[in-house]
Amino acid sequence: MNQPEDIVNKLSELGYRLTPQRIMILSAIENSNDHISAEEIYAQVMAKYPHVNISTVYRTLELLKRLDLVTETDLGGGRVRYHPAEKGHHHHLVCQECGIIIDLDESLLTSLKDALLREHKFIADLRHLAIFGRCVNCSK
Amino acid sequence: MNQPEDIVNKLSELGYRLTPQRIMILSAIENSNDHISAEEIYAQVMAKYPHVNISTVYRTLELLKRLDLVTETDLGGGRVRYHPAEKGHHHHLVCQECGIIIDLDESLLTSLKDALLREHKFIADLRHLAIFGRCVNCSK
DNA sequence: ATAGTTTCTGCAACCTTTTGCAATTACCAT
DNA sequence: ATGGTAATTGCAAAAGGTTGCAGAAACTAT
Ligand SMILES: [Mn+2]
Ligand SMILES: [Mn+2]
Ligand SMILES: [Zn+2]
Ligand SMILES: [Zn+2]
Repeated sequence: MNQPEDIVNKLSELGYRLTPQRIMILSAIENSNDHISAEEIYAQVMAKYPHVNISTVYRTLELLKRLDLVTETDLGGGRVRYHPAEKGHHHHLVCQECGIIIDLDESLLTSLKDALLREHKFIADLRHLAIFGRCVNCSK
Repeated sequence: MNQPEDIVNKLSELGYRLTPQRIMILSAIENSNDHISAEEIYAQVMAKYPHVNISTVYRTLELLKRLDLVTETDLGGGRVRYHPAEKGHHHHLVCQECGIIIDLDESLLTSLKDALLREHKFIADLRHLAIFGRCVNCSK
């Protein structure tokens, strides 16, 4: 259960510089209850630090992804959304017809993950997936 | 086993107009041996029909996706790739470290598809998936 | 063949995300 | 505290993809 502080320390231990931009971007992600977009992070940081540029937001997200601190997921709707990596390994079913998003437990993908490791020695990143298709209502 | 001609007929039966653009875009997709990008389709069509615009390529792809005639898959590398829907329901493992792409048989996802249908009555579109992670070499 | 209707296209503008580059800043050593 | 240096940032431009709109073209009926 990482706190924003722990992540900040981790960045610093790994040799990354602790800029005010990074710290504010991190806390925007950590304070968000669910999936947050780059634009939303940008707006939130800009409120306190108007000088920030959106390319810094994207570059920081790139870094946090590379360090496995956030997950990136396309839930449809034209912009990608981000999630602290430690906040529950769950998944989502996304209906392409009506847009409804159904939450899915991690366990439904464990056997797939195991099979990929066993049969292909491939370590699949299945921490926060979106699976597209049609929901009950839309498939009638 | 659809031929380009069958797809053309299907479009026409459904009330869509058979424009030269659509026909050329379709044959570019059908003649491609593996995954083709919008840019590649555009270049191929433009060679015979220089007047075409890339937004027509994207709009045609949108239509073909909606009719389940092509699948769209992000295999990494910055641009989405397209595939005739009937050409084998297989999948790909994509290594985020070295970029290698491993082919995967359809069967590995059937139990997931069944479980989603059983437990959530959700018809998942698992026809041509890309699963990201780390390959054997890169996970040592 | 012609005209009417509606779909489809090209174009331009836009949106989200990425990138090269020069200037700035965090960090380290003094 | 000060200066050196490498990482990081802002900015501007670009890349990939989408959208509104007015004109062009496919289909239908005559
Ligand atoms: Mn989630
Ligand atoms: Mn494929
Ligand atoms: Zn639905
Ligand atoms: Zn690899």
